[in-house]
Amino acid sequence: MSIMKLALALERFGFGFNKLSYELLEEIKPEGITSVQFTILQYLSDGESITLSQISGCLGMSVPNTSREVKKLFEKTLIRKIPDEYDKRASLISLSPTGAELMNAAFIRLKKNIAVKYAHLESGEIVEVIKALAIISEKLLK
Amino acid sequence: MSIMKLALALERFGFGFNKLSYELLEEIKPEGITSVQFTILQYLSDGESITLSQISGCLGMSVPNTSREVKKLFEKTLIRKIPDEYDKRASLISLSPTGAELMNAAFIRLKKNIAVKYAHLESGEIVEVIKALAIISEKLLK
DNA sequence: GGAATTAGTTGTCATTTGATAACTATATTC
DNA sequence: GAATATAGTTATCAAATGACAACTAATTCC
Repeated sequence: MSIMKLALALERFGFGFNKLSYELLEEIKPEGITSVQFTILQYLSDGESITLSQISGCLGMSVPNTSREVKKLFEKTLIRKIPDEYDKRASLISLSPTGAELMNAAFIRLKKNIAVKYAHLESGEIVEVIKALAIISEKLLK
Repeated sequence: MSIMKLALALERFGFGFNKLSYELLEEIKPEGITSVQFTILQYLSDGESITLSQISGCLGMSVPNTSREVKKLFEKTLIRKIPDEYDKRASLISLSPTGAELMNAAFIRLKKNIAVKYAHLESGEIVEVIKALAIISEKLLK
């Protein structure tokens, strides 16, 4: 199978999937948070502490602009910054309890919306879809 | 298999996939075109003629804002508007030859980038991935 | 220990995008 | 045929995002 067919399939898929995830995220985005800020909070949601530079790199956003958005999240008390004990220039950024709660609530809304949207799927289909997601993650997202 | 597991898998997948498709699209986006405008051109890329209202609906963007962006694309001669013969208020919008060429060139760049990025995949893996994409399209994107 | 590098901040400006009001022209409804 | 609804346009304003310069403080390199 040619990689050109993969490219074609991926392009069509991406177009549809982006729309889906845009809609799902729009629906659950907390009040008073912009899209970029929500993305940053998602990056922090696995509990890891990361530096500003890392966030900047992951988002493909310049350091100054990342700093600005992180500052806004800090002022909203959604994140906390712990000084890096090995490098006094840097801070380790993570969700604050408030932020974690906010993201947790958002994720619960997401689950509910997904459950409603795909309530018609049978158990076997769900297994199939989860496997398919795993394959794509494994092969394309690493 | 519970739909809650699907929600969890979908959330993680979406986060990774959005990043991939953002990067791929950023790389191929033609000069002088904004993201929204590029999305509109993608909608038109299957060759169908659609109305402004339809574009507005698909993008989840207000009619006035859609009109503004479509106007810009028209001024760049990337689209054409053919009066709807059954409704004189409406126009049928489609890619102009220039626009089609632009999108075709972008798609060629996309294919090249994908081919390079996934050159390490074996034929069997590609088949597997394409099947997985089809399953998700079928079950989640309809 | 001085020079160069790195992490992050602050401020400014331009562009993109979102929201909304007011409008024209055509179509539909009754 | 008058009232209402629909398709689209134009203009205006606000907010979000991107680009970039100038800066401080800490670190690394030699």
